[in-house]
Amino acid sequence: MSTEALGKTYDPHSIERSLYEQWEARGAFQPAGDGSAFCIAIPPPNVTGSLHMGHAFQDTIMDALIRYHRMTGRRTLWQAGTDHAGIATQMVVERQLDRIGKTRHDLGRDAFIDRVWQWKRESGGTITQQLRRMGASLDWSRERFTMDEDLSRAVREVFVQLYEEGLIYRGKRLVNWDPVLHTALSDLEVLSEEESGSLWHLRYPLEDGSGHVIVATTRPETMLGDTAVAVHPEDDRYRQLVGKKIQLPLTDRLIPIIADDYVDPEFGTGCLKITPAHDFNDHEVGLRHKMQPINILDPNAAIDLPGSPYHGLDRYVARERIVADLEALGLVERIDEHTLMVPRGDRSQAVVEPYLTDQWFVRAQPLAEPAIKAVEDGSIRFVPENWSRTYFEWMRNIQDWCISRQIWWGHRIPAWYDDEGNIFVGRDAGEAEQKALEHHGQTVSLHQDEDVLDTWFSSALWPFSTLGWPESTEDLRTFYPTSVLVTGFDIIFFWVARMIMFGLKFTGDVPFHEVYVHGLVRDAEGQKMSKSKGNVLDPLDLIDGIELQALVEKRIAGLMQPQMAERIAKTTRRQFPDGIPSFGTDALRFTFASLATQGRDIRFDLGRIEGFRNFCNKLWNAARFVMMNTETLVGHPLTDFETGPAERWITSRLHQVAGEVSKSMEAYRFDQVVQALHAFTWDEYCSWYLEIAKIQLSDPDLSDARKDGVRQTLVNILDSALRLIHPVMPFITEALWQQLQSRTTCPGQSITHQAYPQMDESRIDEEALKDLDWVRAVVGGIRNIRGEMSIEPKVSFPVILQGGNTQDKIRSESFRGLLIALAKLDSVRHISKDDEETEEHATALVGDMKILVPLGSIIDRDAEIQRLTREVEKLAADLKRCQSKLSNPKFVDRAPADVVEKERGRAEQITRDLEELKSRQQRIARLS
RNA sequence: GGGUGCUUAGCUCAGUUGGGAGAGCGUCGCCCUUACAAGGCGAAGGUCGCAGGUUCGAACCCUGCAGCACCCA
Repeated sequence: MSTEALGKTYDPHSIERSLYEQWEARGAFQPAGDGSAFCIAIPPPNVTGSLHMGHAFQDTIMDALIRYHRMTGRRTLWQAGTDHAGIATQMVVERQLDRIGKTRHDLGRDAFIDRVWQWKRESGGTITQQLRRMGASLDWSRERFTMDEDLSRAVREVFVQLYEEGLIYRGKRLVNWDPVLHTALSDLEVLSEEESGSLWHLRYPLEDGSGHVIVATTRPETMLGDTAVAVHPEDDRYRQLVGKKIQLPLTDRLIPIIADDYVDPEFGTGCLKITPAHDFNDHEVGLRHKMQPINILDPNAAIDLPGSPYHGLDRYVARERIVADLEALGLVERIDEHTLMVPRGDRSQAVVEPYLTDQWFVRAQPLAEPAIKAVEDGSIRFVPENWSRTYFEWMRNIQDWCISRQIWWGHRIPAWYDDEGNIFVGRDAGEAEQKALEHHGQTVSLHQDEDVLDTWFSSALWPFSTLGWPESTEDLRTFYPTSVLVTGFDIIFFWVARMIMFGLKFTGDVPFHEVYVHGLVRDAEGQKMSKSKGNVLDPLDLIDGIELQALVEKRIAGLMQPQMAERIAKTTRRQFPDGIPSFGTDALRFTFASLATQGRDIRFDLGRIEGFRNFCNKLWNAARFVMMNTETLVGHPLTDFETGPAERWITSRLHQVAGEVSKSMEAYRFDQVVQALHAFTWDEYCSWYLEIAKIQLSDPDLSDARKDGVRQTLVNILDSALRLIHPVMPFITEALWQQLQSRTTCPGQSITHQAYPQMDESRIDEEALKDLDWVRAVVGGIRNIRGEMSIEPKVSFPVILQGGNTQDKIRSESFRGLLIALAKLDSVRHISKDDEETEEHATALVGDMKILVPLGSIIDRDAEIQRLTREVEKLAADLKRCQSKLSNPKFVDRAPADVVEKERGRAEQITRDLEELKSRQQRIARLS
């Protein structure tokens, strides 16, 4: 590509894909060099998933860190991979089967699993392709999948070890049962939301016929499984009833009235029916009172009481029938409307039932103790620090983890049973058979547990299983513990805590040193993005753009509640009347980085991304300008060249900015990184240095050597800026860097492995910084007058600089050419403080020096008076604040001397400026 | 009920040990200036949620209140 190949407008599509292909083909993302290791394991996305805004945000942060550390010379690995998403994936394939009228049971376990693998081969790569579009520099050559054989081996190893240490057990427990998916769920997979329902007040007759008690319940059908009625021990209304029996309606059972302080006397009637088999709290009460739970449901959540008239009825049908029957018996006191928390499975959306089944559990508490300690003693640090509290809170109240799932897709539990129900756990069938042989003294037939493990079980091993554990591999020794985990707060419990527990247990070390917790991506109104609300944005649509019609169709397709379609279409048309334009990956990434402030949820605003797309265009065109003006350097860049103050200024600023950026990067303050780079590139390099360079290059009095210095400085600063920006905007910086390279002394084919610019104190020239600050202040003063007076840009005029110190005088001389060109002047001359001016002027102040712009014909006197009045008012207000402080003796006495001194200095300067401007104002007023 | 946050310009957000309130977008004015109109130059805009307290001094520290969000039960 030649310079001419750079189009006038930045076009992300023409560069992004091919650059990524180049990188991947060259192995640019594989660990290289002999620096210290830096490693991030990607939170493995579901293999069924597709990229959403949360991924895009998170991946931007990880990639920025990875690219930054790669450029600082570290041996960098971003471990790629996906997880098998047990329930979600199984549902996808079952839906496919459903379309041809089959169920997984028609196929049988092995054929079904083959079919899932086939699906994975064909469609499982969606998200990994999308990650490439984001520019994510993951090492795909080491891509892993949680169901890979070596990762599965790690899962079995962990299971066996935990079992042998008594940290995994099997038991009949009340679990969250999904009656649609027919599996147990962990607490975390159940989401409770408020829904409206009823509170039924039922009369339960006393056995002795002396009356009744009224119990309030939200689930009347569970009465069939009641084993007691409980009241609060201190509740005077019922105290005398404790110990009496109740004739449980619709059954032939007698149940006791018991006292338990779990009962809230304020709620309902203060009488609580106890159903230990179908309620977690009741279960606890049942245990305390040594009651036998009575299960009344089957796995479909239908009544399972052979012989009962309700047998076989679905729970909700049974509810209606039971309420009707109770009403017929006159046992329904009343029915209140009531809002209650309804637990639903996060995959099936079915109302989850507390259900007594045999499940496998991890005993969490012994594992949690060292995991808590690791965070307490700083071995693991949360960023922002606050999240450690959430972590501690959960870890200190941790419950045993139900790890078995009654599905087929996943790691099958490595436990085998003989006909007597003895359990033999082994790494494979052979090991289990051996154990069975030892136990029985003879070979017996065994069958493996039908269940599979929770997907999070294998995810908990991710940071070390992907690196080869349980083998002690080179990778494991090099990259473990990994450097940082980047994740959302929503999976601190699901994943982060469990990785820490298992990491410590099985590797003896933490899985990562730091945990960067980011917020949730919300829509412009601050709403959570969700398919059902129809407010999701697809990151790829922001990158590629999408027509309104296509966007509307996408949002209303496959809605759970089709009646929402019209409203969603309407809002979408209002919010995006022209669809979404294409912004490109770099602009999207820059936007995410700019919003990545400490632990806050972020609202995604199209205005932001548009602004950053414009920034890309700015950078693109600055590079075009530089290349057009530096053809002479192609092939022989200069290592040694003459510089002027402007060159030394921009170089100083570059080094200062490089220092800020590195500091912010290390502190995970991506918003500050972006802010510093945006301001430097646009406001300093483009707005000032490029303009100054133009002037210098066309100055017939400037030596060729100096002009070469200007050219090489243009190139070098751009080169450094591109490298500084690269971690956040990989594509545009690579494209431009490759174009620029022939003008630099940088070896290599790609920006990905160039050195990240480091601050070099010796390159910061304080004199040059002051010089250019002076130039910018003077030009600013003149431009302010020009703008405020509405003088057209093409009109030029002479300017007089008056007074000030020796420096002001010298600078007026040495920067005359720059001032004339930058402020579009006819001439500049400096006169001493006492020299009389010959005509009236508009005035601005720079320090103690006056800038005088002749009023002449170009300036309206009234306008100047108004302008000065505004300035004077502003200064007067400042002065008042200053003086009130200084006139307070307590301030002068007690504030630190330097603060007082600073305040005095300010007051003096403002006073001088104020007097000057006032007298100017009066002079002009007299004239008119 | 317990916990964690948030409230700063019209909008989205910064504000680093307490010491002159910032950015981007939007708005207004002037300009098609040979890198860029996805641009240039200039400007306006804030009782820092409310009320107390600590302090010479509070957006920042403390207390209370209001509103909003999330997590746990």
